[in-house]
Order: sequence, then structure tokens, then C-alpha cells
Amino acid sequence: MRRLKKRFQFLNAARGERISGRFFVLQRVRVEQEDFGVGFTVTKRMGNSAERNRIKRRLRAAVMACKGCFADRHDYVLIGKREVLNAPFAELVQRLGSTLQRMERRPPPADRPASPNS
RNA sequence: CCAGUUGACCGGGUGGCCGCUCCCGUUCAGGGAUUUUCCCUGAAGGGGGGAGGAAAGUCCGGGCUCCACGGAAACACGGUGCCGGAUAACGUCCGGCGGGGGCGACCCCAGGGAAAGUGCCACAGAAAGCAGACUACCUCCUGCGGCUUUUUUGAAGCGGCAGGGGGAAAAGGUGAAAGGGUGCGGUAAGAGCGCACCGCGGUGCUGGCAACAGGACCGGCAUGGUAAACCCCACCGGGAGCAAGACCAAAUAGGGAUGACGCGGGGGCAACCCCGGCCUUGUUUUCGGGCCAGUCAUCCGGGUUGGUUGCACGAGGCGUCAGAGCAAUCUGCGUCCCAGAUGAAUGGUCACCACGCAGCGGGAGACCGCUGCCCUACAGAACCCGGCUUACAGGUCAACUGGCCUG
Repeated sequence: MRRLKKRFQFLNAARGERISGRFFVLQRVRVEQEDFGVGFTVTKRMGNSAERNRIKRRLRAAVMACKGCFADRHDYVLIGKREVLNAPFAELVQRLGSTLQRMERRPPPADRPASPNS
């Protein structure tokens, strides 16, 4: 599993598939890589820096919990929301798993050329 | 025991599972090199370190870095403002002084100058800065009534109303503030008009490094407040900031530096002389310094992206340490190495415990048991220090003050 760190990687993922939920918005795009990558976005409107940090950490722990549901050769971006702070962790993991499965069952979109990310 | 003041401190704990970053060994793999030693990269496993009292706001002061190198004067702008000390420095801290508040412990103060000048002082009030007079006071004159005494005309006295002249600034009322305050004398009524005390001003004395305090003599009172209004005085201050700056690698448009020839305009055969323009980090002037057109040669920089460095041994932490000092603090000794991320690590989750809150039950009560909730407030290092300010659930300790009870 790779961690997304560059700005163009996030801009690239924003052009792909997208499912929004109560805790987060999930974006995915196909890339020319062997494994899959995950990045997190929490905007300043979600709280001060301590709360933004906690949102990212809980989302990261949830990603580790359902590591097997991610598809290789794709980049994922999770845009966190404030509700992540007070939600029970089990519910957070269950939501992430079901959202990933929904995205997997969807018909693949028209093949938009995605630029490589390295 | 209750209420309070000041100072210091803590700001969840234990265990299981999963995970991140940095450092140090071990093993393995790949590469470089000259065989080992050695260097670089990656992986596995082991050990160790890993957010705060405010890390925050970015409000002051510094270190550090760059701005092609300066000196002097004037002006502007910004800041500070009782005195002494501490400090690298400060608008910070400590100790005093003065003023104000509190029964007290103690707390608060943007605390230089208002007889250098300008401005402002709403509402109310007669009047708000320069003296003036609304009601009321005293006195005199004129007019009109009244009453008393006396023997009538008349005269004398008392008091009233209206108008006018003069005195006075004490009383009432307004206001944040009304041209010293209180008391006694004095007066037609009054007034620093006189006196005592207090205040104010001046002179010199004593104590103190000083701010200032104390008392003496003189003056008879003149000078309202406001300088977080302009201003005056004294002192301080160059600008930008780690996205500073340095290096490396890519890819790209053509700016600069050095050297040689040579070099703005005018005069002169020439040496040289006269007149210029631009830069010199707030502005202006001056002194000094540098530069001015073109050609050739050599070399470098700037912007963008990524990486390395700056980047953690420092005005460093700790010590029932010692010494100096009332204290802030300083000196000495010992000891320790204690975060270095960069889409940004230092955690996530589960269980239990402690703490807190709510409910129920038991108990005379302190309290005990059960269940549920938050499983904790404010808040996340970003080059580093010293402060200030602001936010903060809950809790601990010490000293002191006032009250109540007991001995």
C-alpha cells in the first residue's frame, strides 16, 4: 500500500469515480502501478488542527482494518467529514467496507486516460 | 470548620492487538570500488527516543541568514515614559516611591510635561474658561398701599409690592468639574478681609543613590479638566524573513560579472579643464565609493520542479547542591542528552481501573452498592530562545488573612 503525498496525485484522483457518504467522500482512479494507493483530505472547515489530525488518524486506522477490500492498480482518496470524530469505530469500518464493495460492483467507467503518478 | 488572598504544580493510568517516524547494532540481497577493510541503497528482525502549559494568537525582544561596503547632519515615521536594579535584549521581571480600592492577607494604575502654543468640554445649568449673576442677601433713592406710637394736620418707626443705582460672590439649584477647604472672628450683607489647621506656590534645611518623605520660613491664593486630542521633552529603532540562505540534479528563455580594446557632452595638438546622469536599503543634503557607448574572450547567476542542507549541545534541562543578594538574578560544582515531521510522524482500537456527572437502593450521617454517560477541558512542534496575551474539564500542595467553635 502506498501513501499519496503529491498534489497532482490528488488532482488526478478527483477526476475518477466518486461515492459520498455520511463520514467521507471516496474517490478512485486507475493508475499504472502494481499496488493501490490511499490519500486523505480534510479541509480547514472541518475543525482546528488537532481535530483534523484525529479525523485523518481514525480514517487511516479504518483503512488498515479493511485493507483487503481495495483493488490494485488504483488510487483512492478519502475526504473526511466532522462526523468521523464522534462515530463508533465499528460503524466507521463497516461503512468503509460497504462503500468499497459498492464501488467494486459498479460497471467500470469509460476508460479515461489517467496520467502515471511517479 | 467556613470564607478568602497569593504562589507553585499535575493535567488520566494499566494491559492486549494493529500501525507511523528518527537513531544504533545484527543478518540477508543488490550496486560501487582495489581482495579484506570501506561507501551507497533496500528488506527482515532486535533495542532505544518520540508534543504543550499554553506547542495557540503572532503582540514585543533577541540569536541566525540575506539585502554590492560605509561616515556625518537635518527631517519624517514608529515605539517607550515615576525611581533603582536584573538581563543578550525587551513594552518583561524584581525591589521601592506616589495615587486608588479592601476590615485584612492583598490587589489595581498608559504614573513625564496643562504658567510654549492650538483644540475640545455633550446634557443640565444664569454662567464651562472669562469672567459673569437666575433665585435669594444687604443698602440707598423714587412711586403706591398697610400697620403701630403720638394730641389732629404732621412726625417717627415697622413691614410689603414695583422700578432704578450700588455692594457682595457666602446660601439654593445644575453638573464629572463653578476661580482653594473647614472653623472662628469680622461685616449693612459678605469676601483670605484677618487668624488657626489643611491644601497650593516659592526658598533653603534634614534623610535617601534616586523617585520621594519630613519639618522650617515666606507668600494671602494667582494656575479647572483633557496629552489612549494635536503637541513639547527625554530615550530607543535600517529592511526583510528558514518559503531566510547554501548546494545538487533535470529541463528552459537570454540577464549579469571579470579582463582587454575602449568609454556621456563641450573645449584643447596634448597633458588636462569645464558641464552632466544613475546607484549607494525611510527621505533630503553632504563627504567618500561605484557605474555610464560598443566589440571580443572567459565565466556565472535568476525563475520552475524534485532532493540534500540550514536542523537541534542550546542565553539547554535537572539538583531537598554550595556561595552572593530582600528579590529578580548571578557565580561555581555535579549530572543528563531529552521530538525532528515536510499531504506533515509522535497514534488507532478493545477491556479494566481511577476521577467526575446523573439515576436507583440502603443508612441518622460520613458513606456504601448497582446502572448509564463523557471514557474527558483547551488544544498538535514546523529554525531556535526570553517574555506578554488569550483558551482550559477536573485536581493537588504550601504560606498568609478574616470569622466561628473547642482546649
